[in-house]
Amino acid sequence: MNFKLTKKRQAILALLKNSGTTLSAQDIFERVDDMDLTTVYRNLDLFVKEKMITKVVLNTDEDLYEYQSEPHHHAVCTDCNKVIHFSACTEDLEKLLRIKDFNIENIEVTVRGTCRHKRV
Amino acid sequence: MNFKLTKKRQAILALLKNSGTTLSAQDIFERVDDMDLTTVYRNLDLFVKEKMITKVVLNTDEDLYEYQSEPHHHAVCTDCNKVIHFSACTEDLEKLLRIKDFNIENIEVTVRGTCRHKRV
DNA sequence: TTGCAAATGCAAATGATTTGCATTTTAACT
DNA sequence: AGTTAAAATGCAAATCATTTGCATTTGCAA
Repeated sequence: MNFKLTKKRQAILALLKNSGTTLSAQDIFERVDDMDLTTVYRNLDLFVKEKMITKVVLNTDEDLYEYQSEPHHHAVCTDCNKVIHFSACTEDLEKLLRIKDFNIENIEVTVRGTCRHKRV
Repeated sequence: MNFKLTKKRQAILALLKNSGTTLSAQDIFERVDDMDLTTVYRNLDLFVKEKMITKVVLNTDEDLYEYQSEPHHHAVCTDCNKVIHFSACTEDLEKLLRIKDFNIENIEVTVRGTCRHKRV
């Protein structure tokens, strides 16, 4: 670990770990005391580089980050924008993909639809 | 169709249709004559709204767009950033997803890895 | 051809993210 | 505990894809 696990960094990691879902830099900035938004961004980048967290690519305006737990996928509710996590067997998944001449390193599944908490 | 299919719009659609892959607004701007970048953006938004094209969510800096052909998925080469299309049986795919209480409307699979055109 | 709505171009605004730099904090070593 | 160099942070400004406001042009129908 070629960096210091400062209080601020611990705070960011704790937030991500405990939230159990994806958070944006702004989300984190609002929930932590005395931390510059720049620091949030810089540390998120660091954590991603160190593979401690993952940058999630959905179609949201802001980049989203999540704590590395187990490999999983995301469902986004088009009504309330809530992000739900789910799993799938990667081996089985890989068998279904009709892809050739490609060395697969990672598979991400993004589902869009509606969760049960419908809005009007 | 509550809009005019102008020459410029036809040009954008033709480009997307013929390219067979994803293009950014900038890509299109560079390949079309006498068209403002703003016009490209506005028409891409229009086409997406009209469901004539799709905005593809990968982790690239620019938004990417593609012509609606058949449902398919994307593989991104982490070496050369090339985007490859492939298909998968949606029904089979859906069976693998361990997701509950969610009304699935769309499944997108994004694969990351390397294609065969390795860079040094 | 006239007129009006839609389409376009241009310039400026927006907003998330990044960068430059001065200041503060950290951790290791006296 | 004091010293010090490197790393971390805060603040302001820059960046850059995308969007917006508005004036001008174009397309289509009466």
